[in-house]
Amino acid sequence: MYAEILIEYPTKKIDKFFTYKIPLDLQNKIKRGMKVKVPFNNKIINGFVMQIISTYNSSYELKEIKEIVDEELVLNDELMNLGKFLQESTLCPLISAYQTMLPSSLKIKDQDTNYKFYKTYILPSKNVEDLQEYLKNYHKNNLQSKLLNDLIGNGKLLKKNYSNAVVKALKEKKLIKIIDEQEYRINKSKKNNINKHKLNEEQQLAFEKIYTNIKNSNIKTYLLEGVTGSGKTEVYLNLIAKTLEMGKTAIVLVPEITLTMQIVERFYEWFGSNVAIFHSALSNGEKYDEYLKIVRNEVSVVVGTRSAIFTPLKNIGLIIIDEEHSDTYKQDNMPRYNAIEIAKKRIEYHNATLVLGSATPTLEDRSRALKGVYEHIKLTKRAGMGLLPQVTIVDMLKEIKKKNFIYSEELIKKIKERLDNHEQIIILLNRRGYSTTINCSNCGYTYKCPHCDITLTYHKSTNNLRCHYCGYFQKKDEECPNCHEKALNYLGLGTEKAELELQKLFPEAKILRMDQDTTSKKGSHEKIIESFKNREYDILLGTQMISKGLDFPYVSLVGVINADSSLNIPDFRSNERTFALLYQASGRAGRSGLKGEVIIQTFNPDNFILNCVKNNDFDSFYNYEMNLRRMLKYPPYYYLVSLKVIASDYNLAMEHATKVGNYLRKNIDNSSIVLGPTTASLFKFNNNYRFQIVIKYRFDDLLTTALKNLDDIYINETKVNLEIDISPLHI
DNA sequence: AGCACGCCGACT
DNA sequence: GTCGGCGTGCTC
Repeated sequence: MYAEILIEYPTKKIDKFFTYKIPLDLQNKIKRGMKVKVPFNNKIINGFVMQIISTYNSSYELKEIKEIVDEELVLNDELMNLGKFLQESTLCPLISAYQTMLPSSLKIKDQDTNYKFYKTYILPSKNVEDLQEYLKNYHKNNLQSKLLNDLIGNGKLLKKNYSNAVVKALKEKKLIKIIDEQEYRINKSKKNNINKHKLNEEQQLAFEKIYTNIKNSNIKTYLLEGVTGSGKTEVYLNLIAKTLEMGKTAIVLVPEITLTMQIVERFYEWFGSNVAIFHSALSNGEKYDEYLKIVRNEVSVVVGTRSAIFTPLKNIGLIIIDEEHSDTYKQDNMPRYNAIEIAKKRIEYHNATLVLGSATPTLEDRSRALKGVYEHIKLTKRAGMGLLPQVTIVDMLKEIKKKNFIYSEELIKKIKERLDNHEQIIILLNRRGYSTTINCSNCGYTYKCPHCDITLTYHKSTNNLRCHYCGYFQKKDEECPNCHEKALNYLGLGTEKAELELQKLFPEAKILRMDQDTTSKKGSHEKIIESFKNREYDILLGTQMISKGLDFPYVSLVGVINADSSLNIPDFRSNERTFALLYQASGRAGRSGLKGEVIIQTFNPDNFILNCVKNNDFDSFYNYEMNLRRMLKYPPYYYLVSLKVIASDYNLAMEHATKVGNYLRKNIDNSSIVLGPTTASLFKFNNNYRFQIVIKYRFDDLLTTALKNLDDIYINETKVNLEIDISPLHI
């Protein structure tokens, strides 16, 4: 018996099968889709069993498989095929596809780590009556008798709670035995008295439509477009409950679990230990445990971030992708897959239903819904008593003249009102594209990273200038390195500064800041959200991370600083992102009975996008933006492919970029548009020069082959790299 | 990817 | 004369 093995080096250069002999003792254990250890080039490394074959002719002696990494973890046929689909659709090495599909704890380097988690228990080695009998004659009130009594009471004790000497003595008397039991690190139980809100009419209608489809095992995608606070989660929970009743399983994807812990808790309340969760903040051991629960068919619901779409649930009836517009569903490194595309593939296999939920769906998905590719279901009313907030736009040009640089008069007034009423406030700092930089007010000099050619960010706490891409940092100078004037000034606005100003304005207010600095520690996110929810603070101040799906009943005011900064980013999606951000952020206000208000501060009060936010008018925004996309030939009217040619030598990079551009122009359909090469938005990164080519196409039968060919050519190129991103989110 | 082999330059 | 640079090629 032989096995075709894929070696775990994620390079296209060795992305092919190597054949190994299967030793006799492993022959009936090894299965396709398992991880094994094999000798490769004088090292023992992980490999992946792709095929088991009975005969193989080779001119030399084949090596043997050493061992199986984990007998329980086997990718089933569905996932094996899904891996191939991943490889083909993203042009990644096959091994990277399989690596992303398994929990990262299995990417064990070389030492043996056992991820199974054991607890050691004490059990009676005889039956309980014998212990009682023994105690009757023992007549001593010591630790040994205490242990035995505990054991009679419980039947099973945790060994770590008792002293080793006592345990050892009783073991020698053959009264107890010690066993190791595998435990899961995460154990949640179902709540008995959960508050299941009664669905309103709209929710009920949505629920019934989708439920019927799941029951009929009809392959179908729904776009559930619901205003903020319309109770999408409630619909999800009811759908999942029904799905489980049918004996089927469900996957729920959320953008970032740390921000969505509130929702996850609700899943635990409803389904308890029937839920496995998946996200990057879990430890390797936790990930492994959660994965095992699925493999062992012990759970029927998986809640997680992007990669949870690959979990080996069987008999899937329903996949839900919440906040489907979120960027996080597309991976921005090696297998550049989009979880929504994978979900579509999986519902086809399982005859299942896909629900894409959002208040602000992507233009692509909304247009598909309008064309009937998806079924469009709208939730237009807020569940409960909440009304949609009232939005006011404030012209900051006027405020600047009044020397109000950060907070407008209007916003200050409203904050004061809320503080007096003991209501809570969220301040959103839309900092995307800006950030705290330093420049010279005399000569205009700005600091740039010597490796990446991007503006350095100033960090006040360490008095450093840092590059956000590569981590380069340097001390801030006293005088300008260019003109030697002492005229270095801060530009832009950081959360620290905004907090300081706010505290000055409201010395008595308790302000909570949430940004990268305050959330870097594990669990700090949840703590911040929890303490704000418990009203330990009055004001939550932070970047985009505070705008997502959070539910704070006592927030009645949301203030947006620099609303337009994200409109100015040179990217075709910046309008869409700005709209989604502001719309979502304003959705945080007035979720319960309180009247919600939103203040948007901008230098462009007439901006159409901002006014759509003000009017809560997704339709107008949609029509306006679709028109732009059509004129400029962007998605959803055209598909995009972005290619980056990267080399440490400027001329070499440019030369190859030109070659790639010419190759494409010659070899793809002439209805497609090839743009560039131009310098990529991150032109110099890690001392590498980057050129970009963008393809816009509608229908192109030649494109896939052309891209594959290019990719193959650059596999063997050592000095030049080619990165291909199919349907990129940013260009 | 990682490692060995191999062919050219400046040094104890 | 050697040590070590990193270019090339191979791994079942």
